[in-house]
Amino acid sequence: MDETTPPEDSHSQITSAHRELLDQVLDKWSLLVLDRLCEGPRRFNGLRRSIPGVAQKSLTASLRRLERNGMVERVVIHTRPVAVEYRISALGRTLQDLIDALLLWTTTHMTEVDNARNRFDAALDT
Amino acid sequence: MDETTPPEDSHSQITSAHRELLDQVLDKWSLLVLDRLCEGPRRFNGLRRSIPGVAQKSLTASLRRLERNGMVERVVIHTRPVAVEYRISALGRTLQDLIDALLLWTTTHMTEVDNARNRFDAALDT
DNA sequence: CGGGATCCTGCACGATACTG
DNA sequence: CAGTATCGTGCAGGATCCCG
Repeated sequence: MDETTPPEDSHSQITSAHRELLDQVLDKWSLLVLDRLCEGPRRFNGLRRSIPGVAQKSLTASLRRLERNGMVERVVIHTRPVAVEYRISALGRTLQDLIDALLLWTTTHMTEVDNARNRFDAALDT
Repeated sequence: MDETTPPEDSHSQITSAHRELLDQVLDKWSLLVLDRLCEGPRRFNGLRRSIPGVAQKSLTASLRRLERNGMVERVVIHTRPVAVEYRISALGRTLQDLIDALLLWTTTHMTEVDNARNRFDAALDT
């Protein structure tokens, strides 16, 4: 068993389909959208304002994709003008802990990463 | 407290820097690379073969970025021809559980997501 | 208010060829 | 073996305008 044929333990087969799914859920904005929606239902522009830097088009795309994947629900409220509420679904909730853990990880290890970056960049001048 | 000024609980401020960090670590290939390296040290081409579909250029870029962020270590072994071994760092290990959980989540909820997708797509024909 | 339609640009990523 | 260099392309994602 050389190193070109690695041991295939439980989840080593995870590649195409699983990666594609993660791409849909953990893409540039989706993770932040889900995080916001975990706090409670939000409407489009409120959501938009709570995520600085997101373009309207990108947010729309992100929401559509999350809706398609069953992570969020889109509720249209027929007032004038129309209101649309987005809320996280049960399936979406199953990701909440992971998202929290992920975001927590960034805050916890941000400085270590910064140090590593500085070391790496400094080593290039050698 | 209207919905335009959301409650800012503990991690609501996570945006630019944190999102950028997650982008570097959870990008298209990095997550899979880290997953493979958690199983043990790997060499370039072995790693490549264990991740179907990755282009050599992309793998190089991914490894460089992970190295810069202190997630993996690059060890050059001066033989003929050269061998280069990649191994996960201590900092990288702190992500292992999250990665496992993430990959596990995809396997667990893949069918639910598929159902949601079918429902969504079917609703478009209405 | 909540988007859809367009235009535009960068860069992420793949393919191919070459090197110490 | 482990890359670097170069080229080509799609498409993600921003900016802008418009509509029910």
